[in-house]
Amino acid sequence: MDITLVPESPFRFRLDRCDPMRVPGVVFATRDLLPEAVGDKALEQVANVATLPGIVRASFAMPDVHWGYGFPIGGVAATDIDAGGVVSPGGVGFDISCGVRLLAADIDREPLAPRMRRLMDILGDTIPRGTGRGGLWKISGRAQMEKLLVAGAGYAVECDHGVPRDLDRCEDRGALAEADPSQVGQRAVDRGLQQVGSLGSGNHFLEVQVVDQVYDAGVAAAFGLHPGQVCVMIHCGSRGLGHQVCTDHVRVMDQSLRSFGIHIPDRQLACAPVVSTPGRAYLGAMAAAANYGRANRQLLTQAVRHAFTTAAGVGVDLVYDVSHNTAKIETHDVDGVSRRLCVHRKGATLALPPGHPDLPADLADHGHPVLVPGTMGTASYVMVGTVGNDAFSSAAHGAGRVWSRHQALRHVRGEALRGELESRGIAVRPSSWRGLAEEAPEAYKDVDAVARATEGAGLARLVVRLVPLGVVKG
DNA sequence: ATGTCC
Repeated sequence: MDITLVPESPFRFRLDRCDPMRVPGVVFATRDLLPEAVGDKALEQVANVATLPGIVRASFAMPDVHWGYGFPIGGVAATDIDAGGVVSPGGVGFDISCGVRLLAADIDREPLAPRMRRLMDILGDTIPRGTGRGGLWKISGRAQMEKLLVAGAGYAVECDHGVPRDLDRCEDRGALAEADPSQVGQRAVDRGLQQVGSLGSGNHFLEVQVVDQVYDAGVAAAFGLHPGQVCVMIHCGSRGLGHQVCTDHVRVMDQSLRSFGIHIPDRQLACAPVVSTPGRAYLGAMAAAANYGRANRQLLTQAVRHAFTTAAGVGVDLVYDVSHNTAKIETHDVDGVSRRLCVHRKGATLALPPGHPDLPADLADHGHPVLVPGTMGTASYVMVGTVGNDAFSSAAHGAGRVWSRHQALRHVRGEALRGELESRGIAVRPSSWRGLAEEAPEAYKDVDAVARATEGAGLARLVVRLVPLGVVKG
């Protein structure tokens, strides 16, 4: 396919349709943030996604787009369920329901300062992290796991790992309703039994932050945020369970492609009609894994509460919990007609506009919170959904990589990076030197530019900017 | 992302 980008605005580029694309591609970015500027194959993936059966409107890319498995990370694609539309595990990613949770502590930076060292030590000692290893909550077996897979964060709260108000501030109230635990294989369940309440590795982290700037005081107040306030951002997913679900169902779909007469330019786009046995099976398993991811973040929240109580004697409230790796059944207007769509968001956050019926009542006037984590040395953003978002109400999910992990290791030493961050007043509790180096701030796009482009493209609006005080690294 | 290869 010939890939030529046509600028439509300073924040929007079109990738014209050519065979076998069914729809055009749309990349929301500035020139500096374009994948070609950062030298990877993400644009080709945007075009590949546009060939999927049933895709409507366009194959979208967010400002943090970069190369991923099949679909680009930062990719959004919706298929029409009643017109043979497909679901693709590659459009969700291996880390199903990977997401971000923001907590607001009942203390400001200044009074916390003398307790900060102790707080970081407790977090460093109590937050399980790294590949494999254990979690905070041991699940007894398949029967208990199925309850967790059905009710997600709600099951954790039911078992006293949280308070009911937490669920008011979770996307989907903490659980996707379509979960079908019978489609989650025993191997996936076994991998998940010991990992509820653990960060994992890679780009996952738990960060203590402070509100550095407020762009919209009204929305910030509705979210429970003010200047100088201490927050905690948690980024993690569904660990080995989600990974195994993806692996299992990609295999099934790869084998069933021929029987559905589906032709795709890349096997990593393996897919099946939503209305088919493998399609339904994957969506049921995916929802279950998504609920595992939400329960995982709920358990980590409890560890944060324990640390703040012990170190500073203060409480912690949930601001919001969003997933950025999902496929969800949603109703959208397409060319003036209301359609049932399967919306894939891979490294993209739901960004509902003000007034949307799916919003919690106390946020209904403002819009859906959009959490955009940066890196351990840079800012993170809270944004809010806007009216007129073409990409099925989706926004950026983070900074987006520019260096591969291998490249990062050639440029950065973990020990030196820790020294640098500590000298800038950012406490670091790593899991491994290698993992720390791979996640160096230089390996990512400029998150300030990503957040500005997200606003410029009309995907979401800036609410507050957070800067790091300490990082517990997966 | 991931018991970084069953």
